[in-house]
Amino acid sequence: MFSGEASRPSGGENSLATRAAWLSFIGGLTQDEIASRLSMSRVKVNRLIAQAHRDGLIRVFIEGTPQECVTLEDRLCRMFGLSGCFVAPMLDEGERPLPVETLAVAGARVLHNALETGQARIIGVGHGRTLAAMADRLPRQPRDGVRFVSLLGSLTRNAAANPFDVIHRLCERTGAESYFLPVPFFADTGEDKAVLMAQRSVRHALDLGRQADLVIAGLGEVASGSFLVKTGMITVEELDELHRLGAVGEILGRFFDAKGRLVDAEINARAIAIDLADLQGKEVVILAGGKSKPQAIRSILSTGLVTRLVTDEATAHAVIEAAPQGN
Amino acid sequence: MFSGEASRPSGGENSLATRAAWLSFIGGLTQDEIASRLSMSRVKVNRLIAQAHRDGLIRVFIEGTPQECVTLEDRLCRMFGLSGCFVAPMLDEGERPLPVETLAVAGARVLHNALETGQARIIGVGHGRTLAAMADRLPRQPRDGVRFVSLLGSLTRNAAANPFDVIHRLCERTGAESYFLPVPFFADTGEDKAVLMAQRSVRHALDLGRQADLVIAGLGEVASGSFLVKTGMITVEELDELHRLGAVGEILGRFFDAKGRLVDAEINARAIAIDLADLQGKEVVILAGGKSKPQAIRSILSTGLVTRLVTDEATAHAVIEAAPQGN
DNA sequence: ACGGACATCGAACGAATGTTCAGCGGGGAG
DNA sequence: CTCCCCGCTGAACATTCGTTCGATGTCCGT
Repeated sequence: MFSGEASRPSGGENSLATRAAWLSFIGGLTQDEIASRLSMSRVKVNRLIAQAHRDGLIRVFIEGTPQECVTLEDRLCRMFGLSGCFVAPMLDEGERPLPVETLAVAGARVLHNALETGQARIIGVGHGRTLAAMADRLPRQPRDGVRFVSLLGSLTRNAAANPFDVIHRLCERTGAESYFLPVPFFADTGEDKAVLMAQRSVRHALDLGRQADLVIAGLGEVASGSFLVKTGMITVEELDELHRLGAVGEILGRFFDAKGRLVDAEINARAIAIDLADLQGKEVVILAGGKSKPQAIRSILSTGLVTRLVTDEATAHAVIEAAPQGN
Repeated sequence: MFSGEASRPSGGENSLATRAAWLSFIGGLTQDEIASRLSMSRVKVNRLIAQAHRDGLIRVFIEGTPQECVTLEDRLCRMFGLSGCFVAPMLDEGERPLPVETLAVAGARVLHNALETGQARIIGVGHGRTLAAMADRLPRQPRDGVRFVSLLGSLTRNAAANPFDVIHRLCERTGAESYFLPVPFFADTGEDKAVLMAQRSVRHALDLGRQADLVIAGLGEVASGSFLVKTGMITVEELDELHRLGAVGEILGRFFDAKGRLVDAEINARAIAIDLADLQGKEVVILAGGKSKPQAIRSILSTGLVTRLVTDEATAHAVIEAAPQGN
């Protein structure tokens, strides 16, 4: 019946360890006090407790919802060598494919922190709905000496949620200076791109982008329902080509495949944006979540390009579970 | 109503505390590392962890029992024919008469185990400070299909540590259903008791209690400083009568003498609680310890009513040593 | 607006904890 | 018996933790 702990070995030495651990963790005594109570040196008490710890005699439970999230964060950090990770508790029980709201709040918190602590002076910014929402969620906080710079072309047919808009909102809320690229998202041809990239204002902004301490970007998907397609940034033909070449996601205007390598699509050569190689060594944060994103997240994380991930609980689960066991 | 839950929402801050605590205790990170990961100062991390500790978000169990305690457990089991026994290493060298903390942790461990292994579906619950503390120490663990039922009257003048409160906390932590008797602890007269016992809700709860797989109760003492007296549940006159009749302890609202027999006190006839005879054949666990309890423990154990004892080391010693040498 | 009560923050310091290392002693082989 | 090996021990040191205190910010009432 009640098969409790009737048969527990409890070896001699182990017994002392248990007692020391009990006094320390539950009794809240200091190791010195335990030492004198058990008539041994403090060092020995320390060793006993360490042993109890190694032997798994100590079970710790942490209350609270975010516990699961923290678990996920930890696993993601270790799995992909991230320097940081934030998994937001799911807000939207509903099946909206993009938990924009959740990510926006979480991202705003991350950015707010970075600003608050003055860690970042120049901040590179990507594009996308999530980033735009994040900018909206950022508390107003005047920040002198901070500069936001867009890392990609700005002018598009669609006014909402383009890089210019994101930058605009950010600088409005912080009073920071903002820089953006007064050129299209994608040039029409490779030659056009060269011309546009040569513009002084573009060069200046890109130079600034290369000096950024912190980069915040979203992650685009490659699907007919994707943001880029729906807003007419890329055509269905281009989408087809991307699919054919195995593209699974997009970051800062560049499309990459399941291994995180840039695909050889013609459109990738026309993107007017900072070179991804220039991000090496920077703190690169991406905000990404939703049912269609796990694979793209996994791919880009595996490259080591990204140092921080902000996502939601469901997506974190999906990323971890679908990940190949390696690394 | 007796709302045991006075905690403010504080989702955001509490969430941070949980994260910090998790990273510290489970992740094993140093506070510096946590600070940099959460982008805050180390001092703040320290404060968050301290807060988590204060709020009781952190539960620690120690597996195993020191050898000396195992010996005591074994002797108690054989001496009183118990099916199980748990002797907690003593914490309070000091002179606190009631090692509530120790028993609470130990009891929580026992209950946690019972829930974990799914051995108990319906659990009868008594009253008292120790049980209330135990409920507080129980880790949150959603358990479907488990029902807690109070075995005695609930409504009293004192809001804290009454059966309702214990039940309430337990169900809050496990998500289980809870049942309690919406009547006083003691009826004013025997007739009142009959009326109250006839209430459908009372009958229903008591019926459920009779089906319990597991019963967890405390052990009350008969002294002017006892919990029941101090909270005004029984008067000094009643206490005197109990003394005169040789009462040495109380379990589930009934007072018994040194031989474990219910005393013929008038108050015993007014207690609104499950009949002790209905506990026959059940797993009955009692949590009891402290300098004033050994005699009561010995008496009740000698009846065979109790199948499991959770106590502290000092009390275990006292129970064994003062026991009549036989067997 | 002003000022005061109050909360919050982080540098700094002392306490507690974890780790290293030289010394000790027992036991086995030569 | 001597020597070496090995594990244990605790002093000393290094790291981490917890608390205090003054500074700074925030809220609210006059």
